[in-house]
Amino acid sequence: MTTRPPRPRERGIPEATVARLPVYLRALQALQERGTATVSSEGLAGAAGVNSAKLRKDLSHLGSYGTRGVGYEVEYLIYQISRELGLTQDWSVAIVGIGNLGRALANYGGFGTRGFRIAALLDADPEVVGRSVASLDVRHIDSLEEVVRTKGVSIGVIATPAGSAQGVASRFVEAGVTSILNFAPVVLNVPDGVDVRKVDLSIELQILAFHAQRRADGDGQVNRSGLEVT
Amino acid sequence: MTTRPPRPRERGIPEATVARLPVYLRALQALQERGTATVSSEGLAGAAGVNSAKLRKDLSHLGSYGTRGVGYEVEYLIYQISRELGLTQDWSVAIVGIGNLGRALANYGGFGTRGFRIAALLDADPEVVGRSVASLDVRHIDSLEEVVRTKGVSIGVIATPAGSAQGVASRFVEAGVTSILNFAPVVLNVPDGVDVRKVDLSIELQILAFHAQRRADGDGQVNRSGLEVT
DNA sequence: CCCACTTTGTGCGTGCTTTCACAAGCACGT
DNA sequence: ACGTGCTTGTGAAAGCACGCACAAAGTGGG
Repeated sequence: MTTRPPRPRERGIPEATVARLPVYLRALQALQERGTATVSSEGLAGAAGVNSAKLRKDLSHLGSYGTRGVGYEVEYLIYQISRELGLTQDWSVAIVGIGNLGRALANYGGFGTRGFRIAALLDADPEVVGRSVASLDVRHIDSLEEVVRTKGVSIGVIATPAGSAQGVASRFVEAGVTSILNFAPVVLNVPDGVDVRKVDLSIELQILAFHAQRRADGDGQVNRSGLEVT
Repeated sequence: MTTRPPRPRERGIPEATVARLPVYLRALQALQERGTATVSSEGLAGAAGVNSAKLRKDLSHLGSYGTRGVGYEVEYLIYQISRELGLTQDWSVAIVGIGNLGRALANYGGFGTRGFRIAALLDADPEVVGRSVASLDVRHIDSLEEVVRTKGVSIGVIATPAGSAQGVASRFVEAGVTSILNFAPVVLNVPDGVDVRKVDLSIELQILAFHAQRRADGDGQVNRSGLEVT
């Protein structure tokens, strides 16, 4: 860390773009199932709910995969995005906390897209351990380290109560897991190099409430033009 | 829509700030339970997992609620943020789609923070309709409009399969609901003025996979410094 | 072979976000 | 009263993200 290296820009895909690639991927898969072979940026952007210029710029970060005057070949683009996102390899996922939410996640068939495999379900409650959920035996949390090792878990999902989440996260990290998806309503503390993403129902509701209140407040008769919600 | 009104800047809180306020709120509530009466921006920022300068600027958008040399009074700040987010009033929520996820949401006790009340559960499956989930009778989706009217529903939660989500969203909108939280993996099409937020497990997993792959790729022996994941 | 048409890829201006760095302000001890 | 020490609130700079608008590049018809 001298004065800041010139930023190698190995293959710098902007974070905002990365967050949209899965949306494009899903839209493309829907198109493919409908038998569409080729799609324009305009068409795909519509299906994905974004501006077409933004879509083109996003895709341009992956390479030049379109044909001017024609558009993008659906199948080829699906492959390219999948590869970029790392979906051409298999990711082994462990879910900790088999309560209502954990069960819902375990049963979430297809698990989004192919590429993710649920390797294990873990819980601390003796009442739950040993039960079978989504054709998997729930194992005791004490075997977390062993499970991570033997099943090659690379992504940990935390669906425990808030109080247990940090402990589980630390054990995941200790066991070598560097990607964590956290559903518990707490801020996790992890070392650099570990990637945590958070999914939080109540935060989303609160943001909705904020905008709803805003709309209700200044709602004389003005702003019937829509644009207020960003 | 003339040439763009001078932007009244009624009370312009940046979107990025709004998204963080719920996090601050939760951190503050945790501090309060631990008996802390006062906290510095540094301390609160630590608990919320953000930079202290950012926290101060965020809070400065609400007003000048701190005391220099001391910090912020926990209780007072909780009240101010709650008020800003609209949590001092009650929001009535309806959940559509009482599958695994819907049940998990319905049972999510406390429903995040106070301020949100589950007013109704709806489903299309005759097998599920009539059952009792989280001390509420599941009603048939056909009564959506009536439920919205009689229970004053202002936030709609969609936890249906992808195929049904758009239909439910349209009915919510038609019934006057302008805030929607969507758990189904589709892009919803709604008119201007309706606020949709999306929660999507598989997108989060894919983003994690992308970063994990990135880490694995350029992992010769360089970059042991952590900073690579943004 | 050339022309008209379509659609991509991108340079550029604009506005939002983040971060730094510091003056202003308050509490407290003397 | 006054100085010392800490912490807030905020200009200003740097970095990102978005969307327009257009040149470049390909297709297909004549």
